Amino acid sequence: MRIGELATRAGVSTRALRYYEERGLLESERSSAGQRQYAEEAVERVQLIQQLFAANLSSRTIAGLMPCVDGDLSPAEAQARLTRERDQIDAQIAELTAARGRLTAVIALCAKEYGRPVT
Amino acid sequence: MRIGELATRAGVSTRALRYYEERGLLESERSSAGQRQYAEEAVERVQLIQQLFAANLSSRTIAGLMPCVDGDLSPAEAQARLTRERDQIDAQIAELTAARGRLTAVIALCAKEYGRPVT
DNA sequence: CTAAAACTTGACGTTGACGTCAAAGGCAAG
DNA sequence: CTTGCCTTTGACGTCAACGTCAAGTTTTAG
Repeated sequence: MRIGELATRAGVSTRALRYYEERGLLESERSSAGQRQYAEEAVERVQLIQQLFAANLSSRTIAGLMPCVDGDLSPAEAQARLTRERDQIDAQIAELTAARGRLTAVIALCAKEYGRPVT
Repeated sequence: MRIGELATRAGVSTRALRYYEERGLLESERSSAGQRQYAEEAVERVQLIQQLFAANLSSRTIAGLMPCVDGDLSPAEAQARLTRERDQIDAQIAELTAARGRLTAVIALCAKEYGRPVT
């Protein structure tokens, strides 16, 4: 399929797809006229990329993880990279949880001033 | 105190403090010569701002929350804003947790190919 | 009083993940 | 063959949270 179809099927812009290619996250064949050609699996791959972006990973980080997905890496190395990244995510979750706690504290304060409990 | 002291005491750059003021997160009195003057409480306030930034909140969002902290808002409205923001954080935590799950799945896959269990 | 340190505003630089033209070529339909 | 939509590369625009000069003023130390 060509870039437009992949874009709509994966729910992203064509600009994003070209950007992913530029950053080494996504490859494509080229037709004789130079147009990008994608296989079916590309849809899934783009969705995975999207989810990783949604999880706050940078394109650089994702680029470092793709060889794991593709199996172009010794399993040991792949595991190491993935685990490092998972630890990063754990750290972020911890930070967010802490922030949530601070917010909750402020909410409780408001409730106190207002003279009734919060849900 | 002046901006330099506040900066070192709160652990941020003077540039950051001026930026916070520009964005409405932090106020200051001015000396006759135009230099910024801060009260003691500013230290705490800057630290709170820092923590909110650390929790991935934007300056815009934080600006929307400051009236709650300052009590310049009806407690009901304050509570509403804070709760909305807390829900946002919950959503982000959920996304990160999902991403963590996907990564863990990939890790398991690597382990399987490699023929031995993961920690 | 003078030099150094701190402060002022203004403005351009940075990084990331694209958005948004622009100019030009490609491709299926009538 | 000619619309008209799709695609190509190139390049500038954007937004956030500051960093980093620059040039001039103020405060402080000696």
